[in-house]
Amino acid sequence: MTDPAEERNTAAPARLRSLPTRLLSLVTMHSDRIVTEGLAGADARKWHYAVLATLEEAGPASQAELSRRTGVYRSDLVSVINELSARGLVERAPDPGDRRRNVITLTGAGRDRLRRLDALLGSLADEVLAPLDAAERDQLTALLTRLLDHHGGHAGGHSAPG
Amino acid sequence: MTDPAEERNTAAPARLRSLPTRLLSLVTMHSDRIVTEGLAGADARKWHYAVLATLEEAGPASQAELSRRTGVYRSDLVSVINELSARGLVERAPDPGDRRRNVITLTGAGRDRLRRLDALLGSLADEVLAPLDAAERDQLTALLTRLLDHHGGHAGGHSAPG
DNA sequence: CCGCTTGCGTTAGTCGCACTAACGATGTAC
DNA sequence: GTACATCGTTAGTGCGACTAACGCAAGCGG
Repeated sequence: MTDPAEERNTAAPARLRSLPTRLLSLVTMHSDRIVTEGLAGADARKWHYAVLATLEEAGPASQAELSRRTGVYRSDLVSVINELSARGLVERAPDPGDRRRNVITLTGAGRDRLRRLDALLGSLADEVLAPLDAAERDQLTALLTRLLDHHGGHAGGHSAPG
Repeated sequence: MTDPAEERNTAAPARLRSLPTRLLSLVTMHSDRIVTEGLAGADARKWHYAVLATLEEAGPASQAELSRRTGVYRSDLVSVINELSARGLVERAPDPGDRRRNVITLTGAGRDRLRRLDALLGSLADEVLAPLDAAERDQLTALLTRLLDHHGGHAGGHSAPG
């Protein structure tokens, strides 16, 4: 049998239930699972969407630039681009102007896929936010955005890597 | 050098920035890091706190019951209890009434430690929620709680394990 | 009394993800 | 032209969620 999952948080102490950092973790765990499984059903992963969306909004870019814009590590981006180009959603070509770089370009198929992923992610977000009405969703988004801007502005959290 | 972290999300596309599920992930990543590092500085981990708090609020319990209440897997709980008992914060004793079970009891030192962790977690939460005022924090907590209750009620997400 | 099923604690191991380190090749600055 | 930074890539670490299976004890039906 699975373990604590069957009846999770049946009687979680009040202190745990009201800890905001824990709430964040728990809610995100559910949310991530829903999104990851939903995307997996469409043969995609979170980063696929991030890369495709970035490419559409900001145009072709090198992998390093995509890394900066999406937050995906340069090293992990390699396989993401591999997967995307294997599916014909992006094209990877050497940059004639700077031979260190690859230029990643969104293809027509990539644009189509992006449309579908947009719709899919929309419905997945609906599933996650089901109990909230539109105003509350906006509230939540606004609050999270402020938290992210506050922390996200200045580096990932370890300017001194060690 | 670290990678995309140095200047993260410098110009993340609007679509990504407004995706609630992504916001949750990103914010939680920062929050978790702050909490984990903060607790590590006090020779503790998230689960330590969860277990100690549960023990104080609900009294001595078997490991399986702690697992249900905290959401920590039975298997992972073993090492948590090991660590806590090695530090003298809990006691693990066989249950005379049911020899399959161990009874986990909070010690005086455990209670003390719990006090300090309460304070520490409070200040870490402050750090995470820094940009929000009290009303907004309550709002956020309320919204997250509703999301958690909605999804958390019915199992972890896989009632059919296989 | 015996077999079956269920719950318990424990061990070991998988999988995915954030993250680091290093390398070869290329571009840039002094 | 030598020193340094940047890019793509490979390999690997560490951790947290999760699964599988074990040996043991308890409860229940016959």
